[in-house]
Parts: sequence; structure tokens; C-alpha cells
Amino acid sequence: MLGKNKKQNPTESELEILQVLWQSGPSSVRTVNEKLNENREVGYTTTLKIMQIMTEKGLVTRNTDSRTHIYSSAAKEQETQSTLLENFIEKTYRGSAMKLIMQALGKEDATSEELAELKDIIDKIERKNN
Amino acid sequence: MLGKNKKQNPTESELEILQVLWQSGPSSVRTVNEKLNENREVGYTTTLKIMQIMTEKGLVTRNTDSRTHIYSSAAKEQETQSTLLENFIEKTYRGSAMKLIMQALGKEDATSEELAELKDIIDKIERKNN
DNA sequence: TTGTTTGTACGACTTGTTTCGTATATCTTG
DNA sequence: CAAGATATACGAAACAAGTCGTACAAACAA
Repeated sequence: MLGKNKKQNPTESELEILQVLWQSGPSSVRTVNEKLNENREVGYTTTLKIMQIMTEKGLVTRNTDSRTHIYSSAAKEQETQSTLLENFIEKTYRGSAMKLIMQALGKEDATSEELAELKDIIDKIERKNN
Repeated sequence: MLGKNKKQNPTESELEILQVLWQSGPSSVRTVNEKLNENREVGYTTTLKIMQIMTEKGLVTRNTDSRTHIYSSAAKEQETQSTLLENFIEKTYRGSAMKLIMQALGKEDATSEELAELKDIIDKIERKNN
């Protein structure tokens, strides 16, 4: 089997780094570290080390052709989010996605476009149910 | 100030225990441990220790009148979920509740009642927006 | 009353994550 | 070329979470 390596979930720090890679595309350690430091202080070698571990875990891949390695996320943002979401719903809402959705709706300052889009999605699901 | 103690977020194990307390109401360590063992093996003293730590952290309160202490969750289920949700949206969806909602909708096998309820909520939000 | 069961308390081990210091190699530039 | 800047690699400390053994007190049962 080819896709055999089971993807572990990223830790919080790893997720932070993945966010940078998803937003900025393939990046060097330096670039990632600078982005992280916009939010909080992290040492360069700390970021480096975590990214090396992520490489071992298969969370990222890297191109080592030039001296400065370039890292890319191994998984698409949505895939990772989806896995994390599933886990979160299970742990926090005992599996009820509906309860999560209701609470999330309460938090959101949604635009009318977004709300319309949502209703569209719901309509589609309703039609599929019948 | 009275409500000064800042609530730390529960860890995964702690959340598991809170789930039991929310579902079953105030419970002894033994009861909680038995419920946990329906899902996975955990030693009694492990559960005890974690619940003691949770007491220190203020996540639970306990009645020590009788030899068998009775533990209760210190916070309501919805409050805790809401805090965790906020954090999750920030970390995983960079703050976009809408993206989370869309993805969660994709997972759910919602009943027509639930979908109708959802649309109701959306309508209410739309009306508030205008 | 004495042994078994059931309870709390607590220290210590294990594992995983994060952090950083230091070694060393490679570029850059005066 | 030599000095400084910039890279990776890696070991080890610091920290946190979870796990469990053991001590000891209280309740219970023979």
C-alpha cells in the first residue's frame, strides 16, 4: 500500500507552523520564524528543530537542494482542518456536529453573503436527504 | 474581585472527566473511573490523581464530607465548550468561524428538524444584521 | 478483633513537546 | 583571504501530561 504512513495530528506549535506554510507557501525556516515572531517570541533554532521533527513525522516535506532548505506542508489545509475538526467534535461535543455549529453561529459576525451561502448549503443537504 | 481565578482550559484527559461529570452529575472517583473504562483502560489512581489536580486548578469542586469525595464540574458544559471552541477556531481556522461551520456541515448527518432549526437561527441573525 | 476492601494522598517514572546552546559548514563581503 | 553572517544538526535541559506504585486511614465483614 502506498499511502501507508499514518498521519499524526500536529501539536499546537506544529499547527502554527503549518498555518504559515499554508498562507505563505513553501518557505525557509527563517521566513517561518519571522512570521511566528509577529505573534510571539520564538528562537530561530526552536523553530528549526520543530520543523525538523515535522519532517521526520511526515507533516512537511523539504527541498534540500540549496543550503537553505525550503519546507512545504505535506497535507492540504482543508484535510488537516477536517481531521482536527472531527477529533474536536468528538472530544468536546461528544460527536454532535450540530451542537458545535449552533455555538459557532453564535460567535460569528457573518456577512449576508456568507449567511446566504450557508442557507444554500443547507438546502442542498435537505434535497439530498429526500 | 470575586471571580478572579482565571480558568485554565482542561487537557484532553481532564475534558474526558468533565464529560462524565456533565453527563452523570456529581460523582465519586470510582464512578468516573468506571465510565472512563467503558472507552479505554485507565487505572483508578490515575483518574484520582487527575481529579485532584483538577481540584487545584479549579476545574472541579468536591464535597469532602464523607470519606468518598464527590466531585462536580465547576463550569457549565456550554461555557467550557464555548471557550474551547473559540480557541479551536483561532488555532485551526485562523479565526474564521464560517469556515469551520461549512466544514462541520459537510460531516453531519443532520435530520430535517435540525436543518430547519439551523435555518431559523440564520434567519434570526440576518434579521439582526438589518 | 483481625483481615479485606475501599478510599485519599503523594512521589516518582515515562513519554512527548518545547526550548535553546553549541558545533560545524557554507556563503558573503570588506 | 579573514571576519562576520547565516545555515543545519543535534544533544540536553525544562516542562507538562499521564500513569502507576505504595503508604496509610477508614469502613466493613468474618
